[in-house]
Amino acid sequence: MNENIKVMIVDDHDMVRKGLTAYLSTESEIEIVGEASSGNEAVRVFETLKPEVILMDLIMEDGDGIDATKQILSKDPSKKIIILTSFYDDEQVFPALESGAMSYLLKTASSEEIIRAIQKAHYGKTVIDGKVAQKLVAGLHKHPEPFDRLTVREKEVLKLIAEGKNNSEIATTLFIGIKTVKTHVSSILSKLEVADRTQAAIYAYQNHLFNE
Amino acid sequence: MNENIKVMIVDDHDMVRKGLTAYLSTESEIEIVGEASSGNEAVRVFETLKPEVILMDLIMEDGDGIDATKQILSKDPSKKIIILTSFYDDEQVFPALESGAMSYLLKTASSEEIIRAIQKAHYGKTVIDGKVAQKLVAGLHKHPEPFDRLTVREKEVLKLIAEGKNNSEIATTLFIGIKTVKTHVSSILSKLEVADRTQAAIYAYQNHLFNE
DNA sequence: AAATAGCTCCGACTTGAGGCGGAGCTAAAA
DNA sequence: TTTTAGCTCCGCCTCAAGTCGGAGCTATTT
Repeated sequence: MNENIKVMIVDDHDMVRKGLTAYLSTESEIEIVGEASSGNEAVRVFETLKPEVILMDLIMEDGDGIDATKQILSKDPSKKIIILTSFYDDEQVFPALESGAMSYLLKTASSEEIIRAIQKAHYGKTVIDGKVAQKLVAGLHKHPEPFDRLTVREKEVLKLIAEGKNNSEIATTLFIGIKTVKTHVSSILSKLEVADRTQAAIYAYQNHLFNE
Repeated sequence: MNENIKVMIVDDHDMVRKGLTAYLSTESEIEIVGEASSGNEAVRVFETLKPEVILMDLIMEDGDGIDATKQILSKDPSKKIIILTSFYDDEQVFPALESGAMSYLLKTASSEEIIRAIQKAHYGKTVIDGKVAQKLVAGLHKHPEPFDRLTVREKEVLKLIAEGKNNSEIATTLFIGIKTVKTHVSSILSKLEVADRTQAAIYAYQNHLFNE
């Protein structure tokens, strides 16, 4: 494989694209065929630019990187997409890799690391940043979420508890009786292994169950 | 003022520093005298590099930008520090400007915007990104934090409520009587204008009162 | 000296929260 | 067909939660 590797950069920070270009221009094997400043723009232009490898940021104003990755791969599964982002939350890493991305790097990476990741991606090999990998295995070791043991109805009730509603308000919201609400609440408390509705609400917030 | 403006770049992303350097090298008036990859490093080296303007990222592994800004300005208040970050949360903007930073830009800014901000900073003029400014005025319009009306003791009690403790647990934790706890709780509820301890705990989480 | 604010505590009272046990209904699984 | 799981509802019970009004103490302010 002596040809150039065609690379496309997707990032909403102009200076990051500039910096990456400076990084990669030192490597004769790599050719930057284009840039995009948002996920949606990337989806629009990648078929024209025909890159083999795509460096993709995650958080962007107009169409995030995960969405863009899914859409691009659904149109052309042969594309190798490398996530290149600033963060390594569980919330970010899992969906990103599920979306079909080949590698996951952090923006603190050196130019050598990025170049190597591009080369490996070209051959179909995955590169995961060390810190991200740690989070990944930590995430797998995590307790089999007691939240998932809740029924649909119980999750609805928990959501309303986390909004600060009392039992009668929940009852009128869900068009059911107060007694039924109490049944659900009791079930929720025992499944989450908490003592009262306040601790249930706290549980919901600490586990970011209902956004924020 | 025909001399060069001496600029220092503080960012933990190598590629961002590269990109910024590429940005600013087009402008003959600006001279980059050094870089730092963390807040603590910036504090250590700025006296040697003698920059006039410092471009400062906020979130960094080893010493965040707000801390670094405070420390640098306490040693030399004449430095002009421009915050250059990806986000514009209320939680970020206020402490950043309180720390004494002169300007607040987003990383989506163009090279012209950054160059202009550096020039203005040099003359002591502030530049705030439009989106950030919006958040700012929205923040000022916000209710004059009812949380601040709580007494020290009440804040302690609220913290324990947000940890899921009941009244008797709070009593033993603070070495006071249950009746006293109830008094504090009632006072907290009326000051925060919420109905019960669950809503108080939710209030604490939504306003990020006790980290996370 | 007097007023104010904060922390402490008390008794009495009302009510919502939650546990326990039981039950009917429906839909899916064994 | 029988069993199981989920949603619904009931009564009874206990107790924590929260309100109201009152009070003593200290430190600061006026």
